[in-house]
Amino acid sequence: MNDMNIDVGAHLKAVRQMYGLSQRELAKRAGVTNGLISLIEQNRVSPSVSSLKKVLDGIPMTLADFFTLDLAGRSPVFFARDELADIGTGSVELRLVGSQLPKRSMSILHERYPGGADTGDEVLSHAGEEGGVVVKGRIELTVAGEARTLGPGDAYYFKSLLPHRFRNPGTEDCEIVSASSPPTF
Amino acid sequence: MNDMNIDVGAHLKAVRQMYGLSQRELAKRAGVTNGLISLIEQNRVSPSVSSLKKVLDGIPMTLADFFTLDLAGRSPVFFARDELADIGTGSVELRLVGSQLPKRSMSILHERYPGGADTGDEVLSHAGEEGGVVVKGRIELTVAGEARTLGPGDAYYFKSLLPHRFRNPGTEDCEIVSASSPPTF
DNA sequence: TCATGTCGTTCATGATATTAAACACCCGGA
DNA sequence: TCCGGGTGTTTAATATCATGAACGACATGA
Repeated sequence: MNDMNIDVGAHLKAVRQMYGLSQRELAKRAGVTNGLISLIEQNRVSPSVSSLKKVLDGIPMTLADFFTLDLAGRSPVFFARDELADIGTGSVELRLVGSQLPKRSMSILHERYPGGADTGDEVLSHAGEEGGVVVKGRIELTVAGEARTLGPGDAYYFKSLLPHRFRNPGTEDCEIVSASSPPTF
Repeated sequence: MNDMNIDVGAHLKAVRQMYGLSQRELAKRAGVTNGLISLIEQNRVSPSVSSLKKVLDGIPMTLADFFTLDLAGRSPVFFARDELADIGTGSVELRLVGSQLPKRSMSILHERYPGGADTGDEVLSHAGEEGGVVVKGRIELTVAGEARTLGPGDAYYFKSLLPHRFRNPGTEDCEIVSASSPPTF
């Protein structure tokens, strides 16, 4: 999911070759010129989204797939509460279950928000999904601009891409057990 | 996903507004002009990949996330405790978060085991991984023949293939919040 | 009422993407 | 040797994008 420095040209070239297409073949199927594909692959131009889409249609591959594509014993089972790694910042306590496990498919957290605590102004946002159940106290959760206050037994589940923020508006501590997949931590 | 007919303009607008940014704010953060964002959102131009990337950097969001994000299928996010579907059998209560969501990558459960309750003689075993945190009371968990009693704040995480069983040996109710991926329910 | 600020839109112009055609290279066959 | 057909690359002309500044509409307050 790292397209920070995605090299569109090299990426397109790799994809094209994986499908066994020449620049001219692909150009013909995509309805563009072979020269354009050459220029794109050399990063001498940054194609418009519409023309990149046309090119990918000739493969065929979606824009989402193009940008998503990545080219690049017996574990412990039980964890005492004190063994959970605290990865929280500031006053918020985030205790991660199984931090030492090499390849997890989820992050399970035991979270505690003191009264007034929140996850900060900066918006949290990452791939995958997350959900949780409020165990104690009350939390105000804002997802994609929509806010709601949840109490004990209430729950949430959303795509982590949506901007979200947790805030404890009261004075009593709030505890949550949450999970996210793929793992955030 | 679905970017067959992706409307880049409307999509950008929705994302921008979701993050509470004006065209000018976003333009400033992205290092482009507000006019360009206006034109893109009206689909009067198809931005180059490089300028779309600049714009998304101002949010911030990756190209992959932008093209992957599904806005049409915006699902419910918040669930009151009474809305959680009880899928338990016998005396054990299993409340599933987001049972109505079409495609989840996890099952998140709020579980309650009355005193003496257990998950039955037959051993549970399925693909994937699961973990959880004990919220209240005590539970005896047996995984691959190894048993341990966990109290509030204690946790577990294991591959679901390992035979496992939950039992409440005491008289007080025991509550757990758990997650499994891929979803069991 | 007028001033100030922010919103999104528009337009002329300069910058860049895209085309069409030519170019250089390599290979297998006459 | 030279030809035809396959690569990918380059160039000049054209189409499109991106900028900077101005615009009208809508708020908030003095």
